[in-house]
Amino acid sequence: MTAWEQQLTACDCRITMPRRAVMGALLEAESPLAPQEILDRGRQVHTRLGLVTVYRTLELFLRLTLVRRVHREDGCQGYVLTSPGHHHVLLCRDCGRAVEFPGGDDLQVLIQRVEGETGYRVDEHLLQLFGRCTACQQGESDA
Amino acid sequence: MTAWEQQLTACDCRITMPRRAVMGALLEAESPLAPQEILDRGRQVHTRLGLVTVYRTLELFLRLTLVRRVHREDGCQGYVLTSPGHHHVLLCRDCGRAVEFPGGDDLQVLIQRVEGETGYRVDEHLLQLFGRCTACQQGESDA
DNA sequence: CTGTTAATGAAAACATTTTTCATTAAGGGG
DNA sequence: CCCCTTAATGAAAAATGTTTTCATTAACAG
Ligand SMILES: [Mn+2]
Ligand SMILES: [Mn+2]
Ligand SMILES: [Zn+2]
Ligand SMILES: [Zn+2]
Repeated sequence: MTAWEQQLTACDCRITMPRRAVMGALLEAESPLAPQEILDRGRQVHTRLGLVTVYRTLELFLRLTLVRRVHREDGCQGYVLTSPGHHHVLLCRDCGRAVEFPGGDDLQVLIQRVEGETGYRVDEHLLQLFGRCTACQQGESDA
Repeated sequence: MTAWEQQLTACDCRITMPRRAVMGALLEAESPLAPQEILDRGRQVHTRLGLVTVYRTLELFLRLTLVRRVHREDGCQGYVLTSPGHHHVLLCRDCGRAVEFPGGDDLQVLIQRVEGETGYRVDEHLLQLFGRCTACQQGESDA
């Protein structure tokens, strides 16, 4: 039994074919997937999979922090698997490939400065980096 | 003629009542507004304002960097006015109030580390902080 | 195996965003 | 100051994305 299946069991959730199909799609993805894309890929594993179940499964996976929502300039419909711990996402703007990097207390100095200036108490942050992956840098050195 | 009106003129765009209404709504807002909210408030200035025009105007304002899109956990439908220069948004999770803070090269060390580790070339970032504003901290000290 | 009930999925409702196209009005030229 | 051109607008409809409803299915404890 895999780690995510144990996690489902631990919170009294059932391990179902639709959930396996969604997880399978995410495991094989190299970039964030939208719900519709997860449906398309998931149906290769479980033909009867429905879009509603994809949404519900993503909601569950989000709650268990198995997946993370990825924000793009135009929308936030991308989902990627989460590594355990504090991470952030780095996206290639050309091919969409996403990698995670660990987020330490790199922002602590900044956050404390902002807290002092604004009076706000900061308890959460959203950080995503955008750029070009190695392959896409070579592909279009000047384009 | 205000600064944003000059900017419209400079790019051969017309200064219209609908655009004034949208800008007016954003100027008076203290938190990010969704298109529908902008419509509601804008109609107090220009009764005939339509939702389609709100979307088109936001698109224009985004292109001119007069407004910025605000991302939240569940969606990205919020728009706030942009100050000139490199800024980030800090949102109160209770009342929604948004403030901007200047973004310097606070992330440069982090970005260079990530570039080294991943091989990506980073050229853009999305950073938003979430927390509680002064008022909301006092209102619910323990709640 | 069987029974309980969480989970599913088709359909419909709902919400958001975009397209279409006839009409309006901004603002430059006369 | 008034036309004229055409960018801009907005009602309606289409397209897209998300949530609700509810009868049916299947996970899994016993
Ligand atoms: Mn972090
Ligand atoms: Mn910055
Ligand atoms: Zn790439
Ligand atoms: Zn507040």
